[in-house]
Amino acid sequence: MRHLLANIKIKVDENVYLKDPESTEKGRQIIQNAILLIDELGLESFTFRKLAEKIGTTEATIYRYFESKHMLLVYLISWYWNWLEYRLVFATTNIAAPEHRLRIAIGILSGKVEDDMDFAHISEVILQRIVVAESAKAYLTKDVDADNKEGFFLSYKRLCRRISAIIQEISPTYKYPDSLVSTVAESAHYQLFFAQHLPSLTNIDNGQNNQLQDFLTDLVFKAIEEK
Amino acid sequence: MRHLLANIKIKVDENVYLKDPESTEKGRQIIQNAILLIDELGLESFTFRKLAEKIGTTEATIYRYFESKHMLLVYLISWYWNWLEYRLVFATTNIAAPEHRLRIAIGILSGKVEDDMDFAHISEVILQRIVVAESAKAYLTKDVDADNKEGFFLSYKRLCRRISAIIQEISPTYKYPDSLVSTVAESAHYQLFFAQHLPSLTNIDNGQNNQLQDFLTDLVFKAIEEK
DNA sequence: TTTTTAACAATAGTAATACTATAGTGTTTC
DNA sequence: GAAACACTATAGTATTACTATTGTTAAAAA
Repeated sequence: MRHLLANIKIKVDENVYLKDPESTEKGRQIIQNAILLIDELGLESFTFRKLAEKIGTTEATIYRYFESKHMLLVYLISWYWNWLEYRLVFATTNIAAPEHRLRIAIGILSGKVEDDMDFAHISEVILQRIVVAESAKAYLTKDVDADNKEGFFLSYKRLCRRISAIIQEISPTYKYPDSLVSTVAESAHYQLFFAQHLPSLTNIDNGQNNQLQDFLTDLVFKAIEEK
Repeated sequence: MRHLLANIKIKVDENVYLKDPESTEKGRQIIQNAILLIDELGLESFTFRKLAEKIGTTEATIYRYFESKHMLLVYLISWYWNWLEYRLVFATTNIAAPEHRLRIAIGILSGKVEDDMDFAHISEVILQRIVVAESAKAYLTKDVDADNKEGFFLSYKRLCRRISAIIQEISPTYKYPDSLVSTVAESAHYQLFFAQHLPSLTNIDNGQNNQLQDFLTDLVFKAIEEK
């Protein structure tokens, strides 16, 4: 599978960046080290200056790629959702049963990362940690509406729509397919976060990867079951 | 009910503040106007300087009550969860059927605010908007573990434990009562947020208050139903 | 009543932050 | 050979979160 992915590039919507970081070596350095540094410091303490220092350049260079720290975060998150969507499409083609496809989708949302599915300069495991801890900050802003109009959240919406469609295939009468999908997607994040940091809020045991998937799968299939 | 509440004070854990804002007029002014200002500007643009200006004082005064902006947010959120817990206990005493109590709990988590249940200087409706939009930022930090050790999240955990206990009463074999409760609590927040700002991610129609409650109630009861 | 204490106001200051501006270097492109 | 471009280097701005100090007032303790 690796050689197949060598020819694949996860594309992020054009108006998220000023200059495509995938198009140059410096750009890829920025992405790669931004992921490492945000994971290490947290979004609040992460600055363009520190990132510039780390890759031996100056803030000005990074600002040529991304308008702001916020947009860099939006970029990383969009990349992540596009990556999940790619994996979902790949894993569900030629599978007839929508129940089976839904199971796969929930597995992907639960954060199962197969290590052979990696891209050169992006550490997917670390990126996932960032998405868990920081993605909510991308939309919990006074600028949501403006950002939404600019299309910054299209990747997320596209993935959710796709999974919602599977649910509607299984259970056309279920009234809340979109809410269910976004609930599962978000739940997956903070259940992982709670398992690590606030364990009394969850029954998911850190490390036992399948518990989260089990919890969410159970939740979804019971919710949409037709009587 | 109002005159009953006149004698009730929602108490926030002592180590969340430096000086109890409920103990002085200035303190109550700080809380009241902080709620208004955070709602208006969003947490990022909200500053102690602006708040001080609004209530005709200086930053120094506010810093005597709260160590930092972060702690003020923690205070507001703790107050909110304590308020929900109070309402939950009040609304479920003397109700025998755990199913009925659980229904009430989900209603409260869904954000049903009865207007007659208000405290003098705290606008619960606005506070709820703040909790929806900003509460995740209180724990999505590099300091979670330290903050958690200090007991900053006890209110939230206490409320969740209480509801989790009801679930266990109904369905002692269900494996994920804590995860289910925190999922519902968090889901309630961003489903409301999505309904307002990213409507394609939800089927909840803004304004139709019962939809959210319906969605969550359906989700929970189906999940814990024993076969 | 005097003394002490506390709450607050007023002012100033610090290091860091997010970002902008500008000038210059080296490499590629027409 | 000139223009365009990517990047570096340096400097600067307004604002931020927060600290420190000093002075005023008003109430509590002696």
